[in-house]
Amino acid sequence: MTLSKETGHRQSPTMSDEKQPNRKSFNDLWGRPGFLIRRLHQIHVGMFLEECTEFNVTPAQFAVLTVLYYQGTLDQISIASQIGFDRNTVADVIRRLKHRGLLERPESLSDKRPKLARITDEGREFVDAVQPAMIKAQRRLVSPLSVEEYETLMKLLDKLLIENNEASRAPLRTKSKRSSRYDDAKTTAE
Amino acid sequence: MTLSKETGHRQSPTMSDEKQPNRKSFNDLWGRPGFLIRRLHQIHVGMFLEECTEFNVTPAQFAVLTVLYYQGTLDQISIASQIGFDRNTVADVIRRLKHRGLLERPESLSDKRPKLARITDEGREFVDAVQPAMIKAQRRLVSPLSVEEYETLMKLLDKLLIENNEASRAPLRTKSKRSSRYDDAKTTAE
DNA sequence: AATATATTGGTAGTATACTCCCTATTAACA
DNA sequence: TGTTAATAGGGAGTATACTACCAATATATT
Repeated sequence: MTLSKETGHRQSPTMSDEKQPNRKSFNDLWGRPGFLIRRLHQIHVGMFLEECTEFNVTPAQFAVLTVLYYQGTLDQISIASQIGFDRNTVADVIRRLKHRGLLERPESLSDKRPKLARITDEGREFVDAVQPAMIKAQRRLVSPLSVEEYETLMKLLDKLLIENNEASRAPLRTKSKRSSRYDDAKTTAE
Repeated sequence: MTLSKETGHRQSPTMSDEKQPNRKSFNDLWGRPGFLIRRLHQIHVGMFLEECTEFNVTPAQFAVLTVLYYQGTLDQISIASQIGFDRNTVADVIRRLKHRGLLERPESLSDKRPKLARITDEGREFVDAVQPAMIKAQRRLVSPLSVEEYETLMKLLDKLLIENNEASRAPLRTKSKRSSRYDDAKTTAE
């Protein structure tokens, strides 16, 4: 999907063009971008779990807690949209976090369908406590890079995510397209 | 782990140094490198499955088939080492591939412990048939990038994987450190 | 008002990706 | 030689990340 073909300009070649020199290198497992990304994701999870050993928390759980930390109360689908998780995955994660008392499940007053998720005070304290370990894991992952290389990487990843967003299995809504804050949640819930 | 500290040179600052300007941006979910990589991995899997719909094969299954395609017969742990999978994950994947007749499980003649995995003729034909769809998925993932950006990305990912290799949960052996080809496999199995 | 559609959540099932613990076999060593 | 180490695989259990289907609720349309 090379943009601005209507200008008629000769665009700089992109990876979507045929006859790029990289076709042959895909034969090598380690020449496949998807394979490198799978491996790096694996390493990230490993580092995250290692740094957060004492807190017994996973990247997915901390991602859910993070959005609730800043937004208070949300329904499952809104959480999934914001962090790019599958709806059912979020349901599983929420169940475990509730079991630990880090969030509660109030009902909405205006709509009987959603079972909301709201972070508890204990959950907030937990996020505050874990934050340094999470940051340490993030820094450790990219520690081999110079600051310039890091910024280049983040820019490239960001570009890939934006351009490929709609192509994924659990596509993200555009940021704040749905204002799905629920301020009408019941205060008690079990 | 900034290299060449023995030279005494003032190194360009890396992400492992404290007081980098990125600490604050980690508060944002989308400013965390690990989070971007998780999402990109997710998108890759989605694209792979989409392109390979007619073949009903996953990235993990195709990775296992690929190493066997080029190396014939290997034991489970050697496969895991080469592609950076967990040992038990490989066992699961192998079980499914065997069930589809794409590989067989001969025993070794010299060692009674390993249950080897060897690609069948049907497995080879399968890899040949799927290859174009796999390549299409890889190209699609990086299609938003120019060739130059693509090469930069691959270089940075490669650097991160090499430097962080030992820190992961299922660390890879150095390439061809173990010559674990089994040429003494029985021809019939199960 | 009645029907159709969309939304939200739930359950069940599959695949990846680990953990921990166990047995069997081989290799190394005292 | 006998005991210990390391290696290879298996089984159970957990967590992520999906699909597919179903029930309840809400909204839109006729």
